[in-house]
Amino acid sequence: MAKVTRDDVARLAGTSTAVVSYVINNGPRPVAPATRERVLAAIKELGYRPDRVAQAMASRRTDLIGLIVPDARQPFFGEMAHAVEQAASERGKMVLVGNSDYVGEREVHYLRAFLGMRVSGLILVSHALNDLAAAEIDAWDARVVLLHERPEAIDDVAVVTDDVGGAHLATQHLLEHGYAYVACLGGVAETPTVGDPVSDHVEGWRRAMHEAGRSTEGRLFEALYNRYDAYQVGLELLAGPDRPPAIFCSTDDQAIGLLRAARELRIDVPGELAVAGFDDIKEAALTDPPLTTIASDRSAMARAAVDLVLDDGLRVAGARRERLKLFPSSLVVRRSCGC
Amino acid sequence: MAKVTRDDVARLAGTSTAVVSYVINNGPRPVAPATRERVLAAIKELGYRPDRVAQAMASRRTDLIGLIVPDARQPFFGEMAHAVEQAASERGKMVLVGNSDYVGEREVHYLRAFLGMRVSGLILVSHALNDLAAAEIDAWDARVVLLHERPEAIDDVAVVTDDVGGAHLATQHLLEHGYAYVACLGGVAETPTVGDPVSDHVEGWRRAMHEAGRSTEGRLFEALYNRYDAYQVGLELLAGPDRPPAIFCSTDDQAIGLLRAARELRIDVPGELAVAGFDDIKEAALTDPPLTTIASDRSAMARAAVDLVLDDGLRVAGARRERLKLFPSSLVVRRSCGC
DNA sequence: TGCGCTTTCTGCAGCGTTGTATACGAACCG
DNA sequence: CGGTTCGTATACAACGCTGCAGAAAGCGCA
Repeated sequence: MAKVTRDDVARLAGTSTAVVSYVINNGPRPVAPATRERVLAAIKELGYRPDRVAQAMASRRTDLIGLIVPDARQPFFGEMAHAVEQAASERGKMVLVGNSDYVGEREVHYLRAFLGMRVSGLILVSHALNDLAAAEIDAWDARVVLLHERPEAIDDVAVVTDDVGGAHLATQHLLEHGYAYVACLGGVAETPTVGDPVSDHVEGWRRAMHEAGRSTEGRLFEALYNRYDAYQVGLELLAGPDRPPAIFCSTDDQAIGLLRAARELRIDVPGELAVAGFDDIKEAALTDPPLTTIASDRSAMARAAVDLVLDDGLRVAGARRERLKLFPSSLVVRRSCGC
Repeated sequence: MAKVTRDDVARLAGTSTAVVSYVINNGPRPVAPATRERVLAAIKELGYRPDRVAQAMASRRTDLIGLIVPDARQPFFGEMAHAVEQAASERGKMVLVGNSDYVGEREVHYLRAFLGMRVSGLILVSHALNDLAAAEIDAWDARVVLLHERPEAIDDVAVVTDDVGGAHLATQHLLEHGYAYVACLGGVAETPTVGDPVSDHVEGWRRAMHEAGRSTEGRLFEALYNRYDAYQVGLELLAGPDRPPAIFCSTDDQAIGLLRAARELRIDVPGELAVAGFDDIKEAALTDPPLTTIASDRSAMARAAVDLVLDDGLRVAGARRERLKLFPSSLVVRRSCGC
């Protein structure tokens, strides 16, 4: 089973190798219909498949996109990764996936590995991108798009949702039910980030509270962005003496953990406690009670990220059409809010 | 920012290009310590990074592993994918991920794409691998390992769990609680497979039932392998006149959907209904009640799959050490069974 | 028929590595 | 002091493809 190369095809079709390439790639030069037919026939007969590695070598570009996420096992990132893969596939690209597991070194490791592989673009979902990673990106002069999160260490093209607006929306909605106040389960990064960037979620919540004349003092709690930690935090938080009447969580995953804690403590949701989440992951529709949350068009975002990284990720200063693509957040009312 | 190539390094180090390669790869030929030092220094000074594509081109192998799963958003597959990536990373490989979304064509599409990319191995999680896919694999003479599922269309190296044994174990455990019988929520493939391969889960359940002198007649139900469909099926199944006293589900994800349905119908688990799942996904510990299930060592399996595909996946007839690697299933007792 | 154009095809120089065949010293031996 | 042997380093031909420069062929028109 000797490998079939382009030369074999050219020979069989009675033409030159270049023409075979032109047929495969539709150009850069035109090929006469008759010739094209002969080449196509030869390709079929020999079962020829172009070697992508050689193509990449010669054309200096690959059909690869690198995607780095913290942990695709978390529903939100998993859905995001799925959407990115889908979008990439539509553009004929393959996706190299790397889970950083919230470890900075792993992030840099994958960054390096993917760039070495000459990916044609890199999509990063990370809130803790460090300087080392940024330096690596610069060194390779790579096309990078930040998705969902926008770390401070790096200045690049980003596709994000309007988190502040979304949090504001959710908090406001909760407030409209007449609860005395709304607490917030903010997120704490798995690995401490430099500085203390108040997350946009917290910011939006704070804003809505202040607008309604409520104090936020002592009403902000923290958990990792996943259900397991939120469950633990929830157990303490809800068992305490002055349990909040309503809680806005930074992620649905946290909300799910909180709901679980509430059930364990026999606290009725939404009867005794209202909850709202953020992200509208698929599971949010199947929690008990179904979760009121904030949605955004995930697949549109993924598509935007892929498009940006492929068409517009050039690092030439100022040459980009948009440096920031903001997607709107919308409220999805279910039952956990008390509606 | 011109690209730094090996030639630049060689020039700076005052040596030939081959020597640089030998240093990078710990050569096939030895390099004198002094020379190695100079080369290393030059590499550092220039910030040289070997081009993986060119390496692949010349060495005829890549550091890529292709992984095809039905849908990584489902917890089980997500955890599997994560484990594979982890294992691959330990071996210095990167992972190309493709979600088939249970569509045969997408599976073949990724198969083709990954093989064209000259992945050094392919790990497949699929129960519906068709002949087209098998032909594609043959055409490329690829190294393939089947993980978790073992479709009939293809004869290759596989890493699987003892599903029959696990299902038997779970059913038996349920039976020991004294329930009159145990129903089974079997899985139905998203896309109909040829023939009707009774899943191993069902087989194990059936065996345990028969051993205990129980009939399985009319006690087998079916749902897709995910929580959403199992929830729907569960609503009907549990609302019916003769509700089973205990149910063994083919996957934890199904069990979660079933639990959700039970709660909606105000059926107490495990008081009025015992449930056991299969897979021991992370979430199983956080359901209400925590799920009794069947576990196996996922990361060991992933590692085995990676090792097999890299070291042992040659398609030379009979040249393999093992064609089937079976991992044991163990019972994880939590509360949903009534213990 | 000859000229300028256009359209289509060909030859070939890369792309950045690997690894083989070979050259080069220096050390060792008789 | 020539010959052999080792340990290292070098030159260079692949690897399979792309895409440029330019040749060849076809075409319309004077």
